[in-house]
Amino acid sequence: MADRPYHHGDLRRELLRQAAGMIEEVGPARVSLRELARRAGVSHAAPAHHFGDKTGLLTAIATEGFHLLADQLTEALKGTGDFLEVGVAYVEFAVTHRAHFEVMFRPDLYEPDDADVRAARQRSTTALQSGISAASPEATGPDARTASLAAWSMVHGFASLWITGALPTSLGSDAAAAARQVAGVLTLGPRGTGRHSAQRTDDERAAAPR
Amino acid sequence: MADRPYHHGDLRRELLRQAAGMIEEVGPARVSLRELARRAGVSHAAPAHHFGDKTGLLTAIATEGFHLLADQLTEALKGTGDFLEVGVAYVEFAVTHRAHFEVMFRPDLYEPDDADVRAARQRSTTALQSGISAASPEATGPDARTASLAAWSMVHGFASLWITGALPTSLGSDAAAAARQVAGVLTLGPRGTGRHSAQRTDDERAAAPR
DNA sequence: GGTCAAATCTAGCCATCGTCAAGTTCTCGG
DNA sequence: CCGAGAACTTGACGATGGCTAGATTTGACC
Repeated sequence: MADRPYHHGDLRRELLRQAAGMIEEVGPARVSLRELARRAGVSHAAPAHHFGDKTGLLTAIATEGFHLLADQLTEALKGTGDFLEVGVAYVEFAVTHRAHFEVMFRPDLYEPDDADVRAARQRSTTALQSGISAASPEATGPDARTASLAAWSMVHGFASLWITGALPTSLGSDAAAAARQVAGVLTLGPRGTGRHSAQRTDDERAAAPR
Repeated sequence: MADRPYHHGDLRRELLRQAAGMIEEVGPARVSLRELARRAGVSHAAPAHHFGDKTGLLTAIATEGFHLLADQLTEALKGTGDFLEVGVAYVEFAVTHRAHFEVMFRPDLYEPDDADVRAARQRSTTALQSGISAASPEATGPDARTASLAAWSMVHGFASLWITGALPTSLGSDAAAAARQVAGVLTLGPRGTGRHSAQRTDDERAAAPR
């Protein structure tokens, strides 16, 4: 078993990588530190050294996830300034980082009051909210808050349903395109800046980037 | 241990009840047949007799959940004919039957191709869809489908976020009222029949039934 | 070149769980 | 009233997993 050098170099990162893959396969609850160690090719006690216990591992994953989400959202906002694209980025994140996404919104599995995870979560919520307020700058106060929650609910719901496979297969396999189409139904603000309903249903998906 | 009679009467129903409570406490993945038996006051092998294994138990819960959801949706549709209330009913179901809801949308935990659960799921999806098409009867074809998915995504997302405690506490504790407010942002169809945005934010919540 | 702390391993304890096999008690149709 | 089968129990086995303790290696720094 001395193929690998004693010091892995960056075992922590490798463990997080393997854990993500494992979660995608068997779900966040069925991860075991021993199996994780097996996959990483280290002893069964090594993970505990880095994360303490299973809760610690999932807390680390959630933290990483919130940071990744925040990055992706702010980048989408910078690029287009359009809320729609921020929503699409949300869905895209959920699909490409399914493991993280699943953990992030299951606070019973990790330590939601951990300082790091709190900060990371804060980052992503402000990113999302600024994306929404950019879409309807006129709206303020409770009106804006409600619109914000509606938009968040929609993209979050779409992402969840997509991941669990609950959506009809007729939507195709491109989650981002489908999300763009569905989220376009939502018109934000007194005069919606989002696109109206769906004149352009199928050609839009065909013309969608990627 | 001979307090209870040998035959429980309707142990299967009782086990489902206890399982729901257990899931609400520890999550669907951490349920154990033994602990379930303990709570029901029966021997540790009794649950296996009824459900075979854990997958069987969760399949039964999912089936029950889809039936309950279908009932609740059709009743809401009958009562008001308004889509908004169907959406609110969706959220209300998720909150009052959190355990069922959590299982239903985690198909990796049960047997999603089971005949019973398929039929039950079919019931609830048609109920939801007929509620949405009732809101915008003019829309047909892909337009209607997109609107339907948007509405579903929104109420599903709101319910999920509410359940996981991700939503701001300022929303209060009445999920149905909050859902009614948020879902009102979504205007369906070419001329939305849903209420517009949120003029009435706080007074609506105060005046909301229940 | 020696020392020290962090990183990793080996070994083992204990709890829990799923499942099987075989026994016991109830119910109900004939 | 009786026999068959369903409903439940008891007991035990093997697997898995979390966690701890103590040894061992390694890189870094003086």
